[in-house]
Amino acid sequence: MAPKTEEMRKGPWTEQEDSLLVRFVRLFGERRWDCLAKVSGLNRTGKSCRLRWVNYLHPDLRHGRMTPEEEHLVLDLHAKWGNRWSRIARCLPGRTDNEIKNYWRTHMRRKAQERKTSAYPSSSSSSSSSSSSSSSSCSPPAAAGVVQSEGVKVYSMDEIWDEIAAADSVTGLTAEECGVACPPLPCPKWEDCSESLWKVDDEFKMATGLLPVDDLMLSDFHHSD
DNA sequence: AAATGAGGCAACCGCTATCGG
DNA sequence: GCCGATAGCGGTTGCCTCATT
Repeated sequence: MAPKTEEMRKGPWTEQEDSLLVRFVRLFGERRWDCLAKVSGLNRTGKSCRLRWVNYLHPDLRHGRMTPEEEHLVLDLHAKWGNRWSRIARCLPGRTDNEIKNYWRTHMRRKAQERKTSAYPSSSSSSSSSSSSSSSSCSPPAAAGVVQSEGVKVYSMDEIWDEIAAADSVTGLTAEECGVACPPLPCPKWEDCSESLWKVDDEFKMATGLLPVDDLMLSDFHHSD
């Protein structure tokens, strides 16, 4: 339902948009993204707002390189659960599913290529990133076993994961343990923010009346790594 | 110093599940 | 029980940056 005369904005977020989004998320909580998007005046979809918040603006997010522990955890959990990125992400506090997904893609693609080249240095018909990215690169270990491609032995992702997991001496963390030990990111629930809804009028004025940006600690979000 | 390619990351898209009326 | 709205998830794409030639 978008009888809008104006197009929704797409593409990279500006600092102003970020600050506005932060204000309104604090106001409304992490719910009603569609409503939030409209009320805030951001010319973005609720979906886009949510994604921006979850993947970048959330104060509890950790940015920067994965630690070796995190890498091991990702490997282990992916071996267990496959491409359940959101599930895996819940076990890595401060990391998002998108981040882990991206990490896995690049990390594993590189490892796979390394392994292929080291095992079969003469195989020049190595799949390019584009071809491998479409469906096979991240697919869960369904097609196990070694694939024969035009006489060339190719490792399946299953095997690759297996070898990597073995080589890296897995952390040994079970799913259950993880579920207990790694609660989701602490975040204000809609109910928790309901009280603020009653103050929306005032706070809305404050927000639209432009609270000082420094009050929002935007430096936390736009930190340079 | 410039051109090219690869890698990394942010954002979008489509689908599915869940919830409320 | 049905339907529409909303939220969440996984896959994919496009852009930017850095390294290499």
